[in-house]
Amino acid sequence: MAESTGEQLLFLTDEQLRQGIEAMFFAYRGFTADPDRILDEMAYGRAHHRAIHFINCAPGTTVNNLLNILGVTKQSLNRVLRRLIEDGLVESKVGRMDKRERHLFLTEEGKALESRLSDAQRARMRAAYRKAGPEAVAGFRQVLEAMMDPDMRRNYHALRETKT
Amino acid sequence: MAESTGEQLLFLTDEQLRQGIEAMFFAYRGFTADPDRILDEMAYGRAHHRAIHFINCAPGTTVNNLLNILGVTKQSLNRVLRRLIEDGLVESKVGRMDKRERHLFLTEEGKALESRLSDAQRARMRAAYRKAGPEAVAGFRQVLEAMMDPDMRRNYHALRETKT
DNA sequence: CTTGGAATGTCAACAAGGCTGACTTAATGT
DNA sequence: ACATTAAGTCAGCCTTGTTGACATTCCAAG
Repeated sequence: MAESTGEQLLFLTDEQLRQGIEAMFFAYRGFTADPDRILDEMAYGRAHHRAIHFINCAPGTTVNNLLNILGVTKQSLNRVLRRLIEDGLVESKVGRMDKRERHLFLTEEGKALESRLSDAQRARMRAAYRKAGPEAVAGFRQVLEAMMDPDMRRNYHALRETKT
Repeated sequence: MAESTGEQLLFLTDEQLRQGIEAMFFAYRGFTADPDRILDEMAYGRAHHRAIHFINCAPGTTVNNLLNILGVTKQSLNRVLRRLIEDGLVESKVGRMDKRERHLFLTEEGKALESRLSDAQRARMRAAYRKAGPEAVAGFRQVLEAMMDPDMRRNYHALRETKT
């Protein structure tokens, strides 16, 4: 029913849209601020965080797979991955079926860092959700999803379907 | 009234929060994708976009002011600003009251680029808003605001009050 | 079987854009 | 007169994106 009236009620001035744009900018900064502080301690960056996050939620994923999700070049990811492997946070296993592939897993140490980062980020998200209330949260998710590129939306949904 | 029932109804599992985190990640990518393409054409980056955006919506702002909003060092901003001035997109005028200050303005050419970037970004925002409906938009804005750091929230509100 | 091409991953080098630190210049305020 | 503030500059570092060249592995067509 929200949708049925939606089209008519939605008079969007450029000013309102600009507010949305700025809100997105400042909110994203808040969103990454807590993990960034933790990562700084051990001289990692956001790229390491992203890799750890997605390896954690899809253990055994291949490098190529991760590439598609993260949307960077394989060379860029490789640098990050190499350091995570050297530091013993990530393990890379040669594929049994296809020996060209490497399957990625977090070590215990890797999982520990993932938890620290995740907890920090979730805490802020939880606080924001509580402050805004459940209806706001539903709206938040709807708008975010509508804002994604179709390709990325596919990745986003794929992540929660393929709980292998 | 949403808030009154909010606290009780909000059972947030870690999985739900992780979905929110990922949605934020993918949505932000979509959010910047269109301007990024335009910026690429003329070998500018997001840093230039941010500078142009905030100079446009607070014309005559000082360098120091911009520094606080953007949250970068003056050396970093200066590199970006220098090129925008060289390229004739931004004009820097010595302050009349305080001659130490430089006040920043977009030139006609600067405004033209700002419009292109802004139009692209607004188009996506508008499409997402339409798709999600007005109630969702309200919720979206509430959650984003709750997610900002308090300092940044101040900046965010200051921007729409001081329409000098 | 072999050989050429596709897929996968690695190494090297470069650029953008963050950062720190040291310093200058000019204007202001005390 | 002197300390402070705003702005700019230079040098150098790091992360993280990019391309290009290359090695390895697999598979399929000749």
